[in-house]
Order: sequence, then C-alpha cells, then structure tokens
Amino acid sequence: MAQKETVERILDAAEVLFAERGFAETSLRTITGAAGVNLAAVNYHFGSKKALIQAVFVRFLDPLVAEVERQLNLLQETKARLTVEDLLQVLTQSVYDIHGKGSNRATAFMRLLGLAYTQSQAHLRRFLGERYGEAFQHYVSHLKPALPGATAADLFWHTHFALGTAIFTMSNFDALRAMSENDTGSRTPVDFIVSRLTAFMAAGLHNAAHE
Amino acid sequence: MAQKETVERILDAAEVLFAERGFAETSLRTITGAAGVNLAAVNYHFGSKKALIQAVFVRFLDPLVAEVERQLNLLQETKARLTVEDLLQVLTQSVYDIHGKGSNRATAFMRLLGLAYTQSQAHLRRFLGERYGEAFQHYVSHLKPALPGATAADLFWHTHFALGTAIFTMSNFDALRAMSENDTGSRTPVDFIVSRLTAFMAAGLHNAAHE
DNA sequence: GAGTCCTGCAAACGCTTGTTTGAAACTTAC
DNA sequence: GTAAGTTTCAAACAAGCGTTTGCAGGACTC
Repeated sequence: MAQKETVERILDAAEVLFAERGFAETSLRTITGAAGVNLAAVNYHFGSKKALIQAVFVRFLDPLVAEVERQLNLLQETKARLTVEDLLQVLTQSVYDIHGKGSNRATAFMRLLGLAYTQSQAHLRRFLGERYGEAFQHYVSHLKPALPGATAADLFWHTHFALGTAIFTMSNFDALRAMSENDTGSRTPVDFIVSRLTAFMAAGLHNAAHE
Repeated sequence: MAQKETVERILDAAEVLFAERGFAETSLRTITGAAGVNLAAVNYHFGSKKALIQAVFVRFLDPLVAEVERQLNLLQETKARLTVEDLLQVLTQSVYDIHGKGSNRATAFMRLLGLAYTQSQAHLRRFLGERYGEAFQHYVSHLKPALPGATAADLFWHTHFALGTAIFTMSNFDALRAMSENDTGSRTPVDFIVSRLTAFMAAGLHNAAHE
C-alpha cells in the first residue's frame, strides 16, 4: 500500500513537472519535493532518472495504445474501408474516452510526447520505438487504403507532417491558447481547436493522393 | 581581429552543438572545447550563457528576416494579391538565397527554432518575441487577403498549425530522413521533402477558408 | 618607453546535479 | 515476540555546471 502510494505520487509529480520544464531541467529534488517523498525514493523504486522518465510514458501510453487498438478493431467490423477522418477520430476519441473531454492531463502529456522528440533523450526514443513501434506501424497501415494513389514515400512524409502538426500544437497548447486570447480577446474552446487541428491534418493528408 | 575570430568560432560551435543536444544539455565547456577557445571567453564576450543563446539566434535570423521582407516587397510590386503559395515560396526562397539549396546549416537552425519553442528558455521566447514579433505579424498580415472567408481565429490557429508542421519536420529532419531511408530503401532528396511540406501546409491553410 | 586598454588563460568559486550509503522505521509471517 | 524483509530517511558522495578572479601578454597611443 505504502509503496504503491509513493510510486504513484512520484509519477504524478514527474509527469506534471517534466511537461512544464522538460526532462533535463527538472531535478529529482524538485520532483520528490512536490511529491512529498524522500529524494532517495526515486532511485529505490525506479532505479534511475532515465527509468523514471520511461515509466511516466508507459503509465500513460499503455492504456491509450490498447484503447486505440480496440476502437480500430471495432470500427473495422462495421466499415470495410476506413477514411482518414475515421482514423483521426479514433485517436481523439480514445483520449476522450480514457481521460474525459476537458482533461488537461491529456494536453500536458501531448507536450511530453513533443519533448520526447525534441529533447536529447536518446534512451527515450529508443525505448518508445521498441515498445510502441509495432502499434504505430499497425495504425499507419490503415492509412494506406484510405489514401489511394499515395506512394510509400508520400505516405511516410505526410504522416509525419501530420504528426508534427499535432505534436507541435499539443506541446505548445497553453502558450498558443494564451497568444490567441491576447489576439482575439476571447478564449478558444478545446473542442474548436481539436476539430480545426484534425481538419488541417486531414486536408494535408488528402493532398498526398492528388499529386 | 583576434576578437572577432574568437566570437565567431564560439557562435559556430554553439549553433551546431545547441542544435544537436539542446541548450541545457550543452555545457560551455563543450562549446569552448569544440571552438578551441578558453572557457572564460564566453562570459567575457557575451556576458552569460543566456546571452550566447540569443546571439546565436540573432546571427541567423537578422539577415533572414531582412531578406524575407525584401522579397515580400519585391513581389508585392508585381502582383496585387499574393497567394498562400507565394508567401510560402518567399520563405523557402529566402533561405535558399542566403544559404544555398543544400545547406545543412538551415535545417540545423530549424531544429534550434523548434527547441526555442519546446525547451524551457523563457528568456529566449521573450527575446524572440520582442525582436521579431513585428516582422512575424507583418508576414501574417499578408496571409489574411490570401485566405478570404477565414476569421481572425481561423487565421491564428491555421498559421500556427502550419508553423508547427514546418518546425517539427525541420527540427527532426535528419531523424526523419534516416527513418524514411530505412523504410523505402532510398534517400529522399531535400527538394522533394520541402515541396511536399509546403504543399501539405498550403492544403491545410486553404482548408481554413472552406468551413 | 611608459601607460592604457583589450584579450587570453588557468584556477578557483559556490552551487546543483544524480546516485549511494547505512541506519531507522515499519510490515509481515510464524 | 522475534526474525526477516520492505520501505523511508538524512546525510554524504563525486562530478559537472556557470561564473568570477587575478594575472600575463599584446597592441596601441602619446
């Protein structure tokens, strides 16, 4: 009991702090301080800071990947050929179903995903590739029939363009929202942003098939 | 003479190393070691590590912003209304004109731009906003007539979606290219990627006017 | 040629980092 | 109630960080 509580509290604090400041910029002392546990607890329960970073990702991604897979299979039973919009919808719907619609945990974690790409944590990228590479490939494989006429190279690049759009937006979500509030005077609802984002991605992806 | 050489060598080394590892992960000892100058030289010539980071951006962005402005004005004289494609073309053309077509300095710097967004360097974002905010707004102002029917909110979000696509792709350029080479077996030319990228961005941006 | 200014250098400063240690506190089982 | 096994804790560790210091060497003026 006491152990699980400590582990969970460390993960909670680490998830939030990593998302706010990045991995290298967040010290174990800051994390354990926020979690209200002893400094040595991280190395005792996780082994190292690197292992803690990976554990944060596993706790979030394992259920999400499973849910995406589930919804993908479900959808495939009712529809012979999935559209690009279907596939994007599965992603957002899976996040909504697990965390609720207005969850800031989801947007905070998206920032973590962005950091995983841009910060120099070679061990993390290797780890994520090994653990989730197959699931990612499986998801992308559904995109191919949805975009007839696209070559393999088209598919690869357009997928990563779309991925980049999403990750960048999510990882700078709060900053962008603040800027937009400054510009237009009103706060944009999350729904609006997400639907615009998926529309932008879909438009870009469809472009692959037309050239 | 000797001074300029030292300053320039520090900037060269810092630009490459920051792009490779990030700001916090690159120590002044690494930079001065690679540059072949004394450790104290950074604080002597720049004042602090933060000031060095800003100087790296200024050296790259000042000429680029000026060139974009120049090409924008030139284009406006021959054409009454600029298209989205025109505006994107001005950006890539400016980079090409300054650094040549196959420059890795340009792609490396794009990675720096991405880091500026995602790494926790509040001073950098503040600095970039103060120094280049006006030029950015001026550029975006040309986008409004190019996308009739788009509201102010549309314009803001779609601009940043496109920005995100570009920054993410550029900042992970080498990694993406290596992955694609692994997948398809052949190395994708830079031209191909850039033209696909701008096409993707244009398709997404046009989508703003149609909803 | 003395004086002034700029630059380069080795060494040290104080501080923070991730990790380890060894003993104390607690839980569990017989 | 004692023994074994977990978990917590304060303290210390070595290493790395950005920055500062004081001096040595060169370049320049007058």
